[in-house]
Amino acid sequence: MPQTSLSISPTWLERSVLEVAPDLIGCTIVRQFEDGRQLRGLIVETEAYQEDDPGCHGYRGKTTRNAAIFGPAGLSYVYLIYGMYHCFNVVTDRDGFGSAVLVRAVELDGEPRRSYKGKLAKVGAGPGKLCQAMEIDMQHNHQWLQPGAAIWLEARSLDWQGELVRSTRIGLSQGQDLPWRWYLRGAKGVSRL
DNA sequence: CTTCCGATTGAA
DNA sequence: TCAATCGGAAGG
Repeated sequence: MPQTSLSISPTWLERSVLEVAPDLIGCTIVRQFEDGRQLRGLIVETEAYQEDDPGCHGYRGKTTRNAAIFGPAGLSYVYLIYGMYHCFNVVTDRDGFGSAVLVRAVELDGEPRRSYKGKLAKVGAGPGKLCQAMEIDMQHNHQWLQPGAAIWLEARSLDWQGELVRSTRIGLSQGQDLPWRWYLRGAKGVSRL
């Protein structure tokens, strides 16, 4: 019997965010629309955040906004940044411990309905642009990432291979020296090298 | 209540 | 280098 489901389980995500963040490179975000349309994005860039890190939204404890990252692994965490862009995260580690992987870039397999000003080349390259292209917003916050939902994750294909590059995170005013960003070497859609 | 500011982006 | 744009969080 061939493997029929590549979907990523909460158990697989129930590890340190520092392990999961690099492991998610090469995996796929599946965006399922109600009309049956589907968008798939290969994850090529991620960052790790956890509550003991000053760059993390959960650093000063649980609030209404960041509640999702304190929940169990397998939930989504979506937030609005600069009043105009959304960022998509995957909650990791044990329930009660604040941690999540920020997905910073994907390479889409199809054409998004909302191309970014017609520039398809850079669609999905950057956390804000990723959410624009995949039509992810606040209604997708604090949701289970499982097949049948609007968004879920699929594991790397069995023959996947790629080299990861590790570096510091982008856009932070605190915790900017921690090497908690990973991207796929040679990937077209990485937001920054 | 008022003020501050961000895990961004692209134009100047 | 800088403005757009706005809701959450912090401070008075």
